Amino acid sequence: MAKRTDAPGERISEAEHAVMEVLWDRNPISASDVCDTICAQRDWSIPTVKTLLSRLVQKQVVGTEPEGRKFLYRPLIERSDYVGGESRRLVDRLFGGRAAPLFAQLAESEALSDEDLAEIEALLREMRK
Amino acid sequence: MAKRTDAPGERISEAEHAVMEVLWDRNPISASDVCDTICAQRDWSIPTVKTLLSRLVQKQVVGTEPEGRKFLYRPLIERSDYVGGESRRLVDRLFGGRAAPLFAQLAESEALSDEDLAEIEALLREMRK
DNA sequence: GCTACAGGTTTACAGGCGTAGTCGTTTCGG
DNA sequence: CCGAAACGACTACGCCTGTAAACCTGTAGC
Repeated sequence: MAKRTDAPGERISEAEHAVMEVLWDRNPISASDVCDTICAQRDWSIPTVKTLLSRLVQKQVVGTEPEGRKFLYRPLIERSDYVGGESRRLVDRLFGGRAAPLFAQLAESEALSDEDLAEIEALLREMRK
Repeated sequence: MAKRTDAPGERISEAEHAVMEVLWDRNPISASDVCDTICAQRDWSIPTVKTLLSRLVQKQVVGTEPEGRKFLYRPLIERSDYVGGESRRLVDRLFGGRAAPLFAQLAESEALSDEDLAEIEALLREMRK
């Protein structure tokens, strides 16, 4: 059955991810503050944010702590873990788990700026040491 | 509003993508041949494959051509376009459109094999020229 | 003290997705 | 020539997702 390690467990949807980004940027934070940050950009209403927050809480990737009579929300997973997991998923799904083809793909579609190239080169030198 | 070239248009789901991989590997191909290739691995039944194929046809990413009494299916989009698009989506969504952080992330999570590193280095040298 | 508001919880609902059964027709083996 | 197998089309259905309204409760201001 390939049980999850149970740490993350649940998948985070795209809308939920947008909320996570706000939490990673600033936390703990109240639902209305989250809304102040994204409701305008995503054209959401407060109920939508509340729903997403509670789904994230259910999925155990966000925790709550009471502040006065309301809640403050705080992410329970690291952004780097999430980002790493998603990256790996993509690499596994599309490139057979190999990163080099991804790199080649990005290069080919001109998604690599000179700046990117320089940084990657630097990282490579770093790792080679 | 940065409209897509409009070629693909519709999103391809994960199950659909599995079917696409089969089509990219060999085409044109009949529904039952697709099933022969993946039904075992994904534990699917023929109806499932047929449904996915027709959804892909609806989404206009797969085309059909009659072969005798049945259909043969053939992808209408290039795998490299799909893969490139998905890669870019990830980079945009998680790394602000910059590839270097993705690379750093993969490096950090030890998702880069020595082989990957060597290939990437080679690609870099190639591009620098 | 009572009402309006803020905030959390519950319910809603349409559309997409995973997975598959049913139906009607054609065809092929016998 | 007939029944079974093969096919594509249509239907099904429960879960997830995006988006939000309704509801309940406590609190704070008047």
